[in-house]
Amino acid sequence: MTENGAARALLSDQIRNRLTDEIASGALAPGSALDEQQLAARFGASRTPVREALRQLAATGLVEVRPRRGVTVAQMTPQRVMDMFETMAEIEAACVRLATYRITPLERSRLLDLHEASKSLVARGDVDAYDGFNQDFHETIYRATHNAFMTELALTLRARLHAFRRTQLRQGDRVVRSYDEHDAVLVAIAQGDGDAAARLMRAHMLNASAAFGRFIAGSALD
Amino acid sequence: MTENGAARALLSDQIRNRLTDEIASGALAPGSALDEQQLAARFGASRTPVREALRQLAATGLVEVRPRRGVTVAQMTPQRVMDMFETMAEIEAACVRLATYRITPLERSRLLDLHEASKSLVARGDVDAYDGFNQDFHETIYRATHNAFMTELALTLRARLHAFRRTQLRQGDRVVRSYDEHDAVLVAIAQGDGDAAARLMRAHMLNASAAFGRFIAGSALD
DNA sequence: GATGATTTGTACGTATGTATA
DNA sequence: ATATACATACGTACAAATCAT
Repeated sequence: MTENGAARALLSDQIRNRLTDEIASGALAPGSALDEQQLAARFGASRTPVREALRQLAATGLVEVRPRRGVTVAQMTPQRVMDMFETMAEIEAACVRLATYRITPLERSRLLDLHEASKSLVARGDVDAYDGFNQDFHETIYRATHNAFMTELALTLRARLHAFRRTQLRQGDRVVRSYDEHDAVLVAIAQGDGDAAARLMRAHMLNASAAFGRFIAGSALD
Repeated sequence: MTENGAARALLSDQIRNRLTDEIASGALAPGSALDEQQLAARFGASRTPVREALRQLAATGLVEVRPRRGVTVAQMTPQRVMDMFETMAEIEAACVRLATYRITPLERSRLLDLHEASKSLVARGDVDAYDGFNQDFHETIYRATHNAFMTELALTLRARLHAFRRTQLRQGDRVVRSYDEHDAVLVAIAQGDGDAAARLMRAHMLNASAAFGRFIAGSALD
């Protein structure tokens, strides 16, 4: 569940989504030029929807537009990615703190169910399935803030970091530790200790970030 | 200092900026339709740059695009504005916590200078000038996080809330209390107590939010 | 430093889809 | 329910600027 219920079918949106995926997956390398005509040809469309897609991507920071000099994929230096992870950690911490004070019994029940269900996936070592539950787990917490704006902000940022998180879960026993950290957060929520929940969540996210950092340390980036 | 040093002169950017101002100032009421042709005529341009400007605004959430049904100014319900203020408060809190641990002597010196300078403005009751220093004060803290992404996020959100903050500073003795709250935050920073600084900053921002809430309670909105 | 090629920025026409009578 | 009106979405053409020779 992203944002709008009704189905949309705009070419510019389709192109935007495909470009987002390609940038996030690294298929389009940072710094590489995005030629409007080439893209139009590749997507079998005209330049107009391509331009609109690029403008939308620029607004979310995925590409950089230099007037009359073309569009390039934004430079995602390791430093910048780490900055984004840290920011995400802070926002997650803020979310869980608010959620602790505002979560409804129904939402809490759903959160516990998700956590319980993910247990077996950890045992099985099913990283992909765990990633799905992990996504739901965090989104449920965002919504429990009962702050629609904060929820949207967290979802947007999480989407932007998605490509980098994928690699991270496969580092060592990260899945098992992730589960344990979720558990600790849930205990703090149950005790109504928002500050503790925030602290634990921040640590949880920074651990994920560190796992990513170890990954890029001896790898492609930088 | 916003973002790019080189001069830009794209029609779509000019139009976007003007529309942003008009929406923020309320000249364009929430929910009102934005007709491409009308806007094009008004700005003396064609529909193309207008469309691009609208797409950029949609990406930042200022307008809502419903495919083939036109563009409308996003509904800024009082609830949504309050949600944005709360989110801003959390981000400011996160910033000042990080800044406490990372601020350089030079940055700290600048922060103290700004605070000291604003003292006389408070005494004089010069709200507009104080607002300027206030802006610098907060921006200096953002930058002291030494997290470029978080700094951009905070600046963007602050810009979006700017229109609503203006009214807030004129409520009662808000300026005096704002100064005192800044003072408390600085003491916490000086003591290296990031958590306390965050708590105080959150309270500071929520006070501003509450001032706004009192304003709209018996007023135009809602 | 000037000139040509390429690419972006802008304008406008047409068709499709939505809303209204 | 059908048709009409209207605004948007997309395509294409032209203008202007950048960069390569």
